[in-house]
Amino acid sequence: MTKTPPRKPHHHGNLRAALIQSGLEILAESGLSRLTLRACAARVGVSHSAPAHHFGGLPGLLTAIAGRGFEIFADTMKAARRAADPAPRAQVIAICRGYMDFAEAHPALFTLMFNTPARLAPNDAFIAAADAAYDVLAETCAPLAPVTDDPRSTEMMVWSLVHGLASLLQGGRFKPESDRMDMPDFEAILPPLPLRDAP
Amino acid sequence: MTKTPPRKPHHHGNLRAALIQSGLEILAESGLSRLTLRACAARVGVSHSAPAHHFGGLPGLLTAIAGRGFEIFADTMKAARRAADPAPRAQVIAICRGYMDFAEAHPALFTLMFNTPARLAPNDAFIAAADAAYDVLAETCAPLAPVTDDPRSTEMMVWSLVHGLASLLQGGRFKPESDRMDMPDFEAILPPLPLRDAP
DNA sequence: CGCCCAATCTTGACGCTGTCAAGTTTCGTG
DNA sequence: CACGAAACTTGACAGCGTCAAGATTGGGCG
Repeated sequence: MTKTPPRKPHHHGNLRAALIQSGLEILAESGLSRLTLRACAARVGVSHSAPAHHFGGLPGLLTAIAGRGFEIFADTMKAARRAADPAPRAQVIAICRGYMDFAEAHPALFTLMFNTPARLAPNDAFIAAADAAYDVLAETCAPLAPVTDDPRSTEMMVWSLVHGLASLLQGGRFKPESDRMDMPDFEAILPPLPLRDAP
Repeated sequence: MTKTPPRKPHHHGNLRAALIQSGLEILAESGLSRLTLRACAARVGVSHSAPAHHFGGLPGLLTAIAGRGFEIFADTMKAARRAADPAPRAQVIAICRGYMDFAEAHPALFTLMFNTPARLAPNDAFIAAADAAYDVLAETCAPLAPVTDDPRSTEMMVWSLVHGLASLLQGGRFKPESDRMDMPDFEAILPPLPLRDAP
């Protein structure tokens, strides 16, 4: 065992982080279908099987990239919340705005994070990152009264609503038959929800 | 041109439908990752490139299977609606119940239909099937007053909510930290929504 | 100071995939 | 009956993930 655990690896300077970064770039530039072990390796300039060594295989690499995505995701929601009116309801709306912004800005990453569970191999770090993102939403919903008996019902409702809207918009599933329906906004839907300040 | 368009093809009896059926079976048995042109061909007993000839390639086959999925999806929702109380609100709840049931009964197919847009190549038949499924939900929501100025706001809200809930449950994204939270039900969330009969 | 071992990364191979070009079989029609 | 088109097969190719084996590097210990 070395006493300087991941300080200065042998050949490449922190290849692991570089591979995750290259994966995020490939995702943004070319989409999920091009996110491959060999493409990540080539972009960083290492051999085709170096990524598998660090991440155990493709699912491991995708999981690491998705975990980094949840960090960015949580940061996006926090930034939106920070910039908003501090009233509880406005804070929730701001979180949802951040949610939608992230999905729109990083569609392929969003898909990897939420829509490809079979391709991921969740580990402790991934679960921690995903939970941290959920906590941002949950703590923002906390000041609002639950809409049912379940104390978690408000966060579940808000999360389901915003996640479903983001997913369906991204999938292009909303029919553009109506004239002015090109970009429905969650703010047209969220305000009428039965969200109340806790007594 | 033959005058009997798709009646009795040359070698195999309607290979196209057989390939779609085999795809549905593979999806149910082995998941999306095993749904491949060659696996579908082998299950039906034709050569490895017969599917590509009929569907133009993998995206074409996946689109045809997803389109069939939307037909089953619409049927599931209609059956649930038919069996429910005819009051408008109960009808909407029944639709959502059918929605959740479909997602739970056919998780891989549900993922293919909604969560892998990059792997599909929508054509007229696919769009028609997806729109028909949407129409089931839209017409059920019609008797309810819109929650905002937009007449489509109710269906968008209901659809986003139930789709988000189904997706997140399927992805296992809800933290099971709470004790009794193993199977949250949309009925705990939908009733408090501001759905009202139209005046 | 020098060795040694473990971690890092490379090389080469394997089977599987989708795609394509070319050939073969089959059937409807003129 | 023969021709042509449609349906399907055959064979090949590059790219993919994975694995085994080898080369390279660098830090800790004698």
